[in-house]
Formats: sequence, structure tokens, C-alpha cells
Amino acid sequence: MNHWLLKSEPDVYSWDDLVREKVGRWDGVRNYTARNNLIAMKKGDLGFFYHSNIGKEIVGIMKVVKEAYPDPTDEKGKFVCVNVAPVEKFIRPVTLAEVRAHPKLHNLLLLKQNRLSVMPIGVDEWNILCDLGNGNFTR
DNA sequence: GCCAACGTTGGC
DNA sequence: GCCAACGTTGGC
Repeated sequence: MNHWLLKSEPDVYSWDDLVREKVGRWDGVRNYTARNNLIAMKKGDLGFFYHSNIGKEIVGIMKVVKEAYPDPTDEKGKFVCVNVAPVEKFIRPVTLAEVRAHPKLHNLLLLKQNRLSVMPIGVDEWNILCDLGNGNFTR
């Protein structure tokens, strides 16, 4: 199983919106690197939900419930989307500042590739971030 | 609102 | 195929 991080501006589509919908369509991606990551997702993979711009924090964990298919919002038919469902909300969100300050998270693509909206997360980093989100600070 | 990073487009 | 110009994203 692979792990991911997906960004959304919460005033456009937030964690609460996903919870309300129960299953959300992760569409609107218009970047080839991000698209390739969407295509690589398998059903059951887990991903962090990151609020960009407003909040700048990881707010919860979701899972892939439908693998990549053509994005209906892309009239040119080049891009894809997946369906995701909420798994759990973090007890406390993990902020970008916190990620940046953590000695073991310096290689996260979140820091290195600012603008990438769909990215893979290594399992070690995944576990660290989950611990932080669940209020467990042991390292 | 500004700016840095970086992806995309188009001219050559 | 290169590169300048431009547009977009996202943090501050």
C-alpha cells in the first residue's frame, strides 16, 4: 500500500465537505506530475488531506475508494480524478510550520515542491505525521 | 498584495 | 529542441 498527500484550498473543498459527502471526487488536478500520482493510486491507499492557503495544515486521513478515471471537469480529457472517503480526522491538525521544524521531515515533498498538489509520502514520514496528528509526540 | 518557484506555451 | 515569456500556485 502507498501513502499520499492531497492538497485542497478549504474554501473550495475542505475536510468537512468531504465528511458531508462521504465520498468525494478529487478532480480539478491540472498538472502532469500530480496526475501521474493520481494514476498510481490503488484502491485502499491512504492519503492525508492538507488544507492549503487557509490553515496550511494536515487535517485528516482519507482513503482511495475508486482508482483513477477521466476527470469530468476536464473538457480536453487529459486529466484524471479519483474518489476518496474520510477515514479519521486528526485530533490536532499538523501545521506546515510544524512539519518544517521537524528534524525527520525535511525531505517531504510538501516542503521541497511547494506547488505539487498530489504527492507520495514515505511510510516513515507517514507514521511520524500520524503520531503528530494523534497528539503522540514520541519520536 | 507580493513574490518565488516552477510548469506550460510558443517563437525560432 | 531551446529558451523567453507568461500563468498559476502557495506561502508569507
